[in-house]
Amino acid sequence: MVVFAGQGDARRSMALLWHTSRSEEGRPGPKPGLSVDVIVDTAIAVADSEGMAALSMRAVGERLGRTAMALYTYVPSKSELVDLMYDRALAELPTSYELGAGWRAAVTSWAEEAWAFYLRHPWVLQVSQARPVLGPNEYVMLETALRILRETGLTAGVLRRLVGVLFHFVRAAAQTVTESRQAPGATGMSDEEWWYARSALLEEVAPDFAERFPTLTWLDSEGAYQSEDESVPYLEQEAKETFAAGLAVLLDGIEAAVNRAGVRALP
Amino acid sequence: MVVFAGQGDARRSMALLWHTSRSEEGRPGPKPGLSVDVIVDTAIAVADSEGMAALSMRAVGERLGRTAMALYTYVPSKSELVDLMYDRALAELPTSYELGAGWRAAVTSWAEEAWAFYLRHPWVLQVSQARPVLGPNEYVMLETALRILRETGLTAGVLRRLVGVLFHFVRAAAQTVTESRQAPGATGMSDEEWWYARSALLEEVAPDFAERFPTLTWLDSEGAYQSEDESVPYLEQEAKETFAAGLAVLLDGIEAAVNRAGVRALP
DNA sequence: TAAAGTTAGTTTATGCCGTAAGGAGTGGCA
DNA sequence: TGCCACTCCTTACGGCATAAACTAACTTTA
Repeated sequence: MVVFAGQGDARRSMALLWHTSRSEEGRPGPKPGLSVDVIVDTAIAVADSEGMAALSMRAVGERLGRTAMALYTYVPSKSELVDLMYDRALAELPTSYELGAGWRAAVTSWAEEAWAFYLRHPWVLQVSQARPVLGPNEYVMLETALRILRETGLTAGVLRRLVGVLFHFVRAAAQTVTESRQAPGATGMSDEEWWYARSALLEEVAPDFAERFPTLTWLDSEGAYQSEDESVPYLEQEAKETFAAGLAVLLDGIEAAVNRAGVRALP
Repeated sequence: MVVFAGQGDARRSMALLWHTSRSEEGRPGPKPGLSVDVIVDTAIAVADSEGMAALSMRAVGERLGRTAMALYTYVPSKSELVDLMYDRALAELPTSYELGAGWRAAVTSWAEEAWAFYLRHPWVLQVSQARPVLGPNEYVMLETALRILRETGLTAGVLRRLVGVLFHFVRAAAQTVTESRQAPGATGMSDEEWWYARSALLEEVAPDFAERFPTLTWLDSEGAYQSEDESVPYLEQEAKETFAAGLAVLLDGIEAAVNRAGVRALP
């Protein structure tokens, strides 16, 4: 059940995100033993190590030697906490890139950095995307990407779309890795074992596979599904290559747009 | 908590997905009042109308006049049920496209069809992607896309990646719409109202926005965030344009690859 | 025809979850 | 000193997936 903050709560959550809380000095009552910061950090630690599914108020409280309810003094609800985690995590992304080697190289670095970030914090991908969080670091990320892309000289309208596409692409590509990671891991099977067991079952259950899926069968026969590097888990390798190839295609597309614009701008 | 089926269960779930269950004729015990099919259909109906968050075994059972536990006779677990829902829903996608007008037109139709499908069944986007489900209709979808892309004449290795990129792209683009849809809706606010309230708060909380985010501010001043069609909710319009623009960029990139390959193939 | 065995569906219970409500103790300020 | 804002706790509620044990329906075997 997704719960959205009401009007009055919106002000509070923005204040939390942008760290513009009141002075907090000389207030009555016991000194706070916790803080929003340590709670957010602890929650991130839980999500990093146990996964988003294991992130509960109880779990976070426990790591801090408190009950779940103690957290509600600092954070209005779990979904607010997740928003705070999201924005805090984004802070670790680089905020500037070398533009000397051209926008293409810079976009590539940016995308790879974002990709690595998502693999480090898989739970970030499970934070709902629309309903933008509007935290400072989300804006920083956007600003960083835009600064690079502006080098293409494309118009503002086009740039706006390109940023969206790039974000989508990196997120989606990373998502397939992080999800595939936990799947075989849970049963103690390697990717290869899992895949082998499944394809055996596939033959059992669909003996007419080749006739039903001729193009897929052709692709397979061409060796397209053979991994080159056996040392890396199959699915992860697969996803990484899809990421690199896809990024190249996207950049080619952007380049085409740049060239068109450039031609039009000539005498 | 994501739970993955063990070895023995894998066979059962594949049998359920591919409809290769035993004859079921003349068995002892009371006649089954339900079936896997009606359960899956009902679950899809629940997810379509109430959203994935409201999909519980109780909710499905209730619609069928049964308890939650009754479903466990037909379906091993909730996650299996979700897999079945996913594969069944995919069945409504078209399975062939006119190739006469070239691959570019066909890919565009395919992507738009997939896009519309995701908007019809937003919950599909919340089904975990990696750990491929390996249901028949997932293969059909893959086969369909590959058949179109094969027209480009690109090699099998390249095609494999392109399919992945396209799937990623469409999914991610659709995801932002479906998520943005429910966000303001829950509080009875329109997109515009929500956005207006939030940007007022933004100024309050970050008065130095223009200095901190110059490129974003530039983009905004260029009018890039002005929606052309006021009749459609802002965020949705936004996402749709990003989708169309992104697809065009992707296709341009593919075209570039095709041209390169074609040039190389000349005498 | 009666007993045995299998199956559909129920009830009950366990252990999670987010969080509402209310109470106990803390410590700055009047 | 007393007030009161404040932190943190205990308790409780209603939800979830699903394990376990049971009842009742039905087919097969003796």
